[in-house]
Amino acid sequence: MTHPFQELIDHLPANARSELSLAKGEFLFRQQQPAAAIFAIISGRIRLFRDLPDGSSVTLHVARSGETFAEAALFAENYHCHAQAELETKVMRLNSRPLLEAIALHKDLGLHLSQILAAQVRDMRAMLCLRDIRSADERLLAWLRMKARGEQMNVAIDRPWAGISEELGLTKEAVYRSLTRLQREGLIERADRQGRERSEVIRLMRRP
Amino acid sequence: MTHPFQELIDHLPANARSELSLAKGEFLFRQQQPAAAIFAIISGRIRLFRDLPDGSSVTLHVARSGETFAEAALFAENYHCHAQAELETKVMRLNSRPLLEAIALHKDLGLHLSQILAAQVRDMRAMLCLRDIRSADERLLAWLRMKARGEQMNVAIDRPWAGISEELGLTKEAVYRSLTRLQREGLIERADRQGRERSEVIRLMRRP
DNA sequence: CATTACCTATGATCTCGATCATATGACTCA
DNA sequence: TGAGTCATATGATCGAGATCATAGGTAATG
Repeated sequence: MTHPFQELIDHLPANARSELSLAKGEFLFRQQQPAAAIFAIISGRIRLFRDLPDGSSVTLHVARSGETFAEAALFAENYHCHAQAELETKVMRLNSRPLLEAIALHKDLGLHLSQILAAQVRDMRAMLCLRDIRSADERLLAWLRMKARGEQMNVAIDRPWAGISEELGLTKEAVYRSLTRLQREGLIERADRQGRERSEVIRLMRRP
Repeated sequence: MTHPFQELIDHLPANARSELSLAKGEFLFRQQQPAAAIFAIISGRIRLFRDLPDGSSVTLHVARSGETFAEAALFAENYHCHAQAELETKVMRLNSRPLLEAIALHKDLGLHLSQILAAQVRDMRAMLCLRDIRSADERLLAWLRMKARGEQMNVAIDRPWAGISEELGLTKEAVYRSLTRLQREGLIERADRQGRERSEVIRLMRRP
């Protein structure tokens, strides 16, 4: 599944979706425009931000590859923020009209949409909770524990640490240092799967 | 509206909901138990956390007055975490069975649930975005801008700063200091509505 | 009215993570 | 083969925010 809507899309008429390409700096939609669709990012990056009456603006979200955004636009008359590509970006567009019609017709779809959103809420609450942990070591450890799968408590790292650091709200340097500290204290073990796949496996050590 | 489900509840049969009281330390549900309901907090505080195979545990969320939680339980066989009261707590319980039945019957409800969840996703993304701002001054300012209503860019503060600091991921001391700095720099004005209502109004000053 | 509790506010100190700099290995590609 | 890029480190320094301490103001309580 490349993005959360994948399964939903399979149950939609073909006219409900389309693919768009945006140049760097191009706007996907603008604040106040009539809301007509929701989106998922195929590649690239889109910044959502709002202009305020005093002339300033606030960033509301930066959506990256695989993420969805503007879901709330399904229920609004107008977009409440701008969406601007920070890079050359490809997005999947799901038109509100046919989407709502499909949901009205086939009630499972409505529940499925709720399910997708509920999962996002759950995951984001967990990320917010992580950010409440001040210590870099503790925060990284908690993140690893959340990601760990199976009795062995292994975590496969399949992307650069720089991206993970951002997700954690830390710099990459802080994360590298935490990794070496956690390893030195015997809380994790690092296995360089450096062959072929360039992915690393972290094993969490039993010690509460 | 005291909590996000309020409107939803009005459209549900009476048997779908009930109110529970929990003593401090009491568990509302436990990991692995069959998932049978979702919840909204009336008063108090509930911590959601997961036990891991290695004997450790991670906190996934701390739900407070007015918040909902365990929405994903609607779509799961079992609860994936524990829910324990950190204080004496009252919760509203919405049973999954009648809720799902009501949604199947009356499709607007399914959309309404999606709407509630989409709004939460939107708000939480904004909070996560805030946390990416390192400077206390900038973070507080961005928060105020998000909260500001009307051309006047006023923000009514109707609860102690300690709670707001937590939401911002700062200590109350850091927030107090930021407030005085922002005021000294002319970026905000503070009006002590100290009569009766004990609420304060922050006005954001025009200056990008 | 005295006591307590809580919110607001500010000072002093210190720690940890941000920042800047540098190095090394792996991979790409011209 | 060498230049360029990127991910992975690690060292040095600095500052912002955490932490601890203290104090005044207001509201609630008996």
